[in-house]
This record gives sequence, structure tokens and C-alpha cells, in this order.
Amino acid sequence: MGALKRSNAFLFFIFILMKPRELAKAYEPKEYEDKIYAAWEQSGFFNPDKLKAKAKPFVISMPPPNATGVLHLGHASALAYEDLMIRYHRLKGEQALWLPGTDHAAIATQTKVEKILAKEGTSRQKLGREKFLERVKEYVATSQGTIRNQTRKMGSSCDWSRERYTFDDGLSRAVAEAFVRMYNDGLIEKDYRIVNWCPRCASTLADDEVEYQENDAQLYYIKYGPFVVATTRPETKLADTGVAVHPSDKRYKKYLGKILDIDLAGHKIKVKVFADQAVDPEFGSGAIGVTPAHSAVDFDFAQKNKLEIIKLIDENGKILKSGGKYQGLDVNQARQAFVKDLQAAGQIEKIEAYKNNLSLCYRCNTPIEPLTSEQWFVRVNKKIPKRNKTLKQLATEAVKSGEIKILPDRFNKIYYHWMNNLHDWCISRQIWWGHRIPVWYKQDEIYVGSEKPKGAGWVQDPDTLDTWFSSALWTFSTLGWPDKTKDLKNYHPTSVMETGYDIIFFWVARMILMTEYIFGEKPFETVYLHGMIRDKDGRKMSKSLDNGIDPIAMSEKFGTDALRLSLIIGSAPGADLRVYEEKIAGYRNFVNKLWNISRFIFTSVGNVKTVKTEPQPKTLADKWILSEFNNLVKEISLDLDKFKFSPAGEKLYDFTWNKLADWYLEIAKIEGSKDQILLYILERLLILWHPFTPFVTELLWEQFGQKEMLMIKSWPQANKIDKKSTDYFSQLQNIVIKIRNLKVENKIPPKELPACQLESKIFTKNDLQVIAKLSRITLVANLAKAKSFSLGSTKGRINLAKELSVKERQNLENYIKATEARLKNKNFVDNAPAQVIAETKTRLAEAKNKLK
RNA sequence: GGAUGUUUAGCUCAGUUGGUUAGAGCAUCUCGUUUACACCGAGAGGGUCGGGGGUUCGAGUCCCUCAACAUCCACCA
Repeated sequence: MGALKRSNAFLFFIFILMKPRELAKAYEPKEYEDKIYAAWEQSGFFNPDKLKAKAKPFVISMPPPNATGVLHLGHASALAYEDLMIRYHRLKGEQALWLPGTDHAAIATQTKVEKILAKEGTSRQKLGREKFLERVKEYVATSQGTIRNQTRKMGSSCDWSRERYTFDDGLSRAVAEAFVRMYNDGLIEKDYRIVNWCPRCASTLADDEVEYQENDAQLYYIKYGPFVVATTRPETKLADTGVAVHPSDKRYKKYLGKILDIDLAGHKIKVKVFADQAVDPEFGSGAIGVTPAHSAVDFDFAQKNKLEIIKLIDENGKILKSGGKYQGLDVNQARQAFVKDLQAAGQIEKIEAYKNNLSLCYRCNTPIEPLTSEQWFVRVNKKIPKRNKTLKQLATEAVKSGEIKILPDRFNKIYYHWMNNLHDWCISRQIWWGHRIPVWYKQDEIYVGSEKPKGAGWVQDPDTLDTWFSSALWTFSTLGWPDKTKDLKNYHPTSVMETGYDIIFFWVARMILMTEYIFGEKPFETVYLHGMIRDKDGRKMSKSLDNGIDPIAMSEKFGTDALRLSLIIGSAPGADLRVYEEKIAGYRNFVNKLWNISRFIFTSVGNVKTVKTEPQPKTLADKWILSEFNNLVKEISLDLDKFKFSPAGEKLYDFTWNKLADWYLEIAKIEGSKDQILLYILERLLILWHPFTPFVTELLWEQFGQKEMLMIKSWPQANKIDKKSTDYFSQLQNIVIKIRNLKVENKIPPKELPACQLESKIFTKNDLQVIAKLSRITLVANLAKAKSFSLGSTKGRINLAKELSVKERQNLENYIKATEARLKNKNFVDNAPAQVIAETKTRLAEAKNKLK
């Protein structure tokens, strides 16, 4: 056992330095993780410019977590996959850049701070715009700190020197620049349209920011001139300007094109009767009262049929002057009062129970009020000047052409479908926390530009931009755009966008749309969509169910490496993943196993050092383990290149525990003198594991006393695989297992070493000794009265009383019967490939042999 | 209403273009401290692959159909 030499000249290893003998019996992640992370961070290698990389850059923009809360398991899983990719590509010698950042998350953040203010008994209105924004900034600063620390805790090797925030000056400039360009191209326009309005947020919402919830409602049938009109919202009838019927509905043909005066409990309205295919003549009375100002469908009717648009409900949910005597009431009060009046007037035919979908704000769950308003829109169906294509077409083609690959590919279809049905995107919001719209007004003039115009009297548009507008620029705004920076040239387009499938529309689609517009180029090559994290029963983790698992607590309890494994192994792109403590504990056990394998190797070799080239194998076991290792390197490299993280992890796990530990280390104890091979494999195994379990591998690597950290070593190359040795070795394993079985079945205690005679054409004397030690028998030259067995080309006799178990015999007999029948089947013999027939015959012979 | 996914051992999941007697981890049972590890080792039991039908010499795998669960989109006068 040689003492370790290490160089003090290198600052990388500022954490606890230990000599091999001092490795604790069990790995205690808590003692090391923070120190290891600090050492990585100080080394500077999270920054790709510090790497001596020769290969192409590999870039991931970290999806910015909302600056509102704490890291949950969803973030932890995303960080695990992203860090896995980044570390793998860094080890492959690429310029790996993982750019972290946070998002100002306009509505989400504002809502959160408003809740805090409400608890303090104040409100944003009471504070005023300036003071309120100060409060939000304070809040964001605190939660950003939390997010940063928790991201570090997960071992994320991201380049903190490039950290960005959507509210940075640079990014804000990018937002303004993008707006101005789109405005100048006529792709952003102000328009008076129907929008989704959240009365609590006092702001518009985009179509995909509205959620639906089934709701028990009442359907009122109202006597309405010559019609009976059914509605769940009687109060809106106060602003009806049309009645729609089906074109072939004979009942109403005579009214088509006419303008009728209708009296609703004394409230007078004028409605134009028109026909539309969309009307279902079977529903209710087959006539729809049309309220253009407060229903998206009705607004379309109004556009098509030139109906008057009367706004009835204001931005606070109160009835306007157009509502006559109901003016000033809020919507619910107005409904009650109006229904009462209608009933008194005998105009309510009936009221039925009815299930409908209530539209809710995705941030605060307040019911949405559709209303007309003047807002800024991105025109997705308008041709871009000089390109003769719409934004929608650009974004669709980027995926259709194969330029961008989405994993799993079934999301292509979902993406196309969404893109196809995309309407103009309302981007102005009336909330305060966000990027101000870069538009200034002076009487009749309008100025659009990234800077305030010169001269006095200009007033900036009070509205802010949809948070997704700035997020859509994320892959390039973080690299310095609109400036022509070196980073932009080197690192854009990025390589992989790793994110949850729940925000494919909100974010992924909009990044593609905006990047294709601005650069005529994709934002990323591959989209890897991970699934949602669920509890053991498959339920979403939520505060109300109290079934959430805190990643930080799990990291403290089991170690970050174990947590990461539990998130990586067993997961597939697009598939939800169940996570629970027992699973994490299982991987904690594995990490400890890896620790002890290393501990065994470090303490049993004469001198701990790295081994440059593959050592010459001496025994069958040596040839086998090297072949298995080379095969492992080959396979997991292929898996990782194809984003198959879970299979790669499983193969590593299987090799480490079931091959290296269970067989080779045991044989090493028997055969001895395996320092070179053990060190050769361990060194490289730590590299292979590093992207999965960065902490423990870096710590163990320290034992080699090298100047460089494991993080920047080179990914191993696969050498030759010796097929004959793997075949022979599996025969050796089968014999050992066979003998162990025979011993257990015959109730021979493990300590007893029954006499056994072994004859083989392929095994050396040494191999037979290995078999004897592993299976715990005494090898003898001759054994007269004994149970005989045979496996492959090896025959054995062992001193046991009992025969094959009844079940074993039964299985063999069944198998032989079935196989013989198959071989007699003319169809099989004529049609199956010769190789399959030959294999079947061989297996049959083996089975018969066993029965003897 | 449209679309997608899932259904394999008690639990969580693998099973690549159809081809060994369907695998792993956890859990269970038996035995066990031998040069690292009880967060361990050796061994065992446990599955008519959601139901039905079809194609094929051969189906967990391909096709049809039904069912349950989940998710997304659209719409709801």
C-alpha cells in the first residue's frame, strides 16, 4: 500500500484531502458536496472560454425558473438532465456552455407580491407604480438568491459569469429592438379587438394563458321578441346587437336581414338577424343572441355581419352606461337583478341546470371576462415584408424541414396543430411589472423606438409586454443581441433546449417563431421535452395535496447524486415520472456501493496512480472485464448521443454492481495482482459516471492525486471486445451459479466445501480454481458416487445427495417437448431462417443434456 | 367533439427492426459477517404481458376492436 503523492501547487483541490486509508466506511454526501461545488466554481471551467476545447461548442440555455419561489422537483429534474448533457459534452472535449438565468415572470411575480401586500393591508394601487416596482425588485432579488443557491446544490455546472435576467439592461434593449423591428415590418399593430381580461390582474391575457374548468351553471331561456334565446349569462343580453340562426331554419327565414326592436323587461335593444352555419338549430330554440363586445365567437359574428359593438362591462367587471338601469352594478349583481326583472315581465321561459367550462386566469384563477379593448397584437398571419411568409409559416417550417428536432417526436404533431390554430398574439399587459412598451405618444403623433424620442411632451405607453415576449428571445438575448457579440457568433444557435412539455406552446413555439423572424435561423437544434414529476400514486405534486417532495431536503438526506439518479434512471422524454423516497434511498445505496468499490480498489492496490493504456489481461476474468468495459463505453456513448439517458444509466449501474463488484472484485481477491486493470477501469468508470453523479466521482477521483479535476478529463475510448472471452466467462458464471444452486437446494451450509470434480475443454486450472472458490467447493481429481451435471463443454460431479428439483425437471421436460414439436413442424422448418433452426437444435441438446 | 399517451411480477419500470424458457430495482421468503460495502452477499418464490379478434411457422412486440386511466387542444348559445 503506497502513500499518495499529491501536488500542493494546484488550487483545485481545496476541499478535504484524504489518504486512501481514510475513506470512510460509508459515503456521507453532506460533508463534501458544497466544498466540491465551490472547488468546481473556483476552477473556472464552467466557463467554456477557459476550456482547451478543440471540438465544436455545445450550448444549452437554461430555462429560466420564475423568480418567484423555490426550486421544486421539476426544476431539479431539468437541471439533472441538462447538467448530464453539459458534463458529457465537456468531457468529450467540446466547448460546453450552459447559460443560467432567471425570468421576471411578469404576472406571476406581480400576483405574488400583491398577495404579500394584501397581507400587510396595502395594495399596489395604494403604493403607486414607482414604489410598487421597488417592492417587486426587492422580492425578486431575494428569490433569485435562493434559486441560485439551490441550483448550485443540484451540482449544476453552469457558467455563472454569463448569468442573465430578463430585466437586465441588455435584455431589455433586446426586447425593445425586437418590438421596433416587428412594428416597422407591420407585424405588431394596435387594434380594437376582443381580448381575455382578468378583472383581478386588471390586465389582458394571451389565449393560452386562459385555463378551463368545468362548472355547474344555469341555462336561462329568455323570451326575446319572436325568439327564445338560451344563455348562461343573461346580463350580457343587455348589449346584444344581433341574432344568429341556421341558414336553413324555416322558422326564422322571414326575419333574415331585418333589424328588430326587442324589449327585455323594459330595456330596449336593436338586433340584426343573420344566418350562420355554426348555429345548431337543435340547441335550445335554434336562435343565438349575439353580444359582440363580450364573447369571442360573437365578436367574429359581428365582424362578418357588420354588427354594432356595444361595450357593456368595464375593466373592473362593472356594468357601463349602456346597461341602462343596471349601470354601476357588478356582473353578478346585474345578472340577479336583470333575471328578477325578466321573471316579473314573464320573459323567462325556463331555467335548466347546465355544465359549461369556466375560463380562468392561469395565474390567479379569477374568471376571465372577454371584453373589447385597444391592445397591441403580433400578427401571425401577415406576410413578412420581403420574405413572403407569415410568422406562423416560418415557425412551422423550422420543424417540418427537420431543422429542429423535437423529442419525443409525437410532439411534432401537437406543435403543428397548435401553430395551425394560432391567432394573433395579444402582447400588451396592463400590469406594472414588465418591459414597458417602447411607444411614445404626443397628441396625434406616435413614436416607436428603443429610446425615448427627443423633445418634450412625449408620454410612454403605460402598458407592459407579455412576459413570453422577452422569454421568446432568450437563446440570443442572453448572448448579447442586438449587439454583434463574440458569444452570439460562437454559441448561437444553441444545441439543445431542455424543458417540460407543459410549456411547449408558451415558450418553445414562441422562441422558434421569434428567432426565425429575427435571424432566419433556428434557436436550437434539438428540443428535449421532459415529463412531469408525480408522486408514488401518479398524482401531481401540489401544495393542497401536501404530497410534494422538496429536492433540497432529499439532497440533504440522501445526497444530490442519489437524487439525480432517481430523476434520470427510469425517465423517458415526454413521459411523466414518479418519484418517492424509497427510490432515492435505493440510489443512495448505489452511490455508497460505488464508494466502497473505489475504497476497496484504492486500499488493495500497491500504488494508486492513473494508467494510460489498456493493461495486458492475464486471465479469463481479466479479458472478460476489459471486454465488458469496452462494450460499456461504446454503448453508453451511443445512448447519450441519442439522448437515451436512462438506458445509459442502467447499463452503467449493471456493469458497476453486477459485473465489476459482484464478479470481478471477488475474482481479484482470489487471483490477486490486478492493480493495473483495477485502476485502469476505476479511473474511466468515474469519468463515465461523472455526468450522472458528479459529486462522488469528483471526490473519489481526488484519490488519484492528479492536477486536473475529473470534470475536465477526457471521455474514454472503447477498445476491442473479445467475444470469445465473454462467452467463456459466462459459462464460468453459469457453473458457479449451478453449483451454488445445488448447494442451497441440498441444504449444504455455505461454509461447507463439498468435494467436486470438474472437467473442461475450455477452462484452465486457474479458471477451475476460481470456480471452486466462488462456489465454495473442494476440487478433487476423482469422485466416484456423485451427482453429475454438465454445462456447455464442462462436465462436473459433485458430492450431493439430491437430484434436480422436481420443478426444474418439469420445466426442462416441458421445454424439450415444445421444442421437439416445433422442430417437427414442417412450416417452421421450411420458413424459419437456418440460423434460428440451428440455435433451436443446440438449445434442445443442451436441455436434454441437463436432464441426464 | 378532436388528438396523444399509458396498461408487463405486490410496487416502480425495461423489453430496440416480430425469433432463447418475458427482465431489472424495490418489497417478500431462506441462508449468510469470507481482504470494500448490512446503504452488504448467496439463493428462492412471484407474471395466461388490460379484454377479445386477426396476420404469421412464430406476437409483449404488427393490424382491428373494446375497456380503464392520464394528458393536451377545441367548443359549449
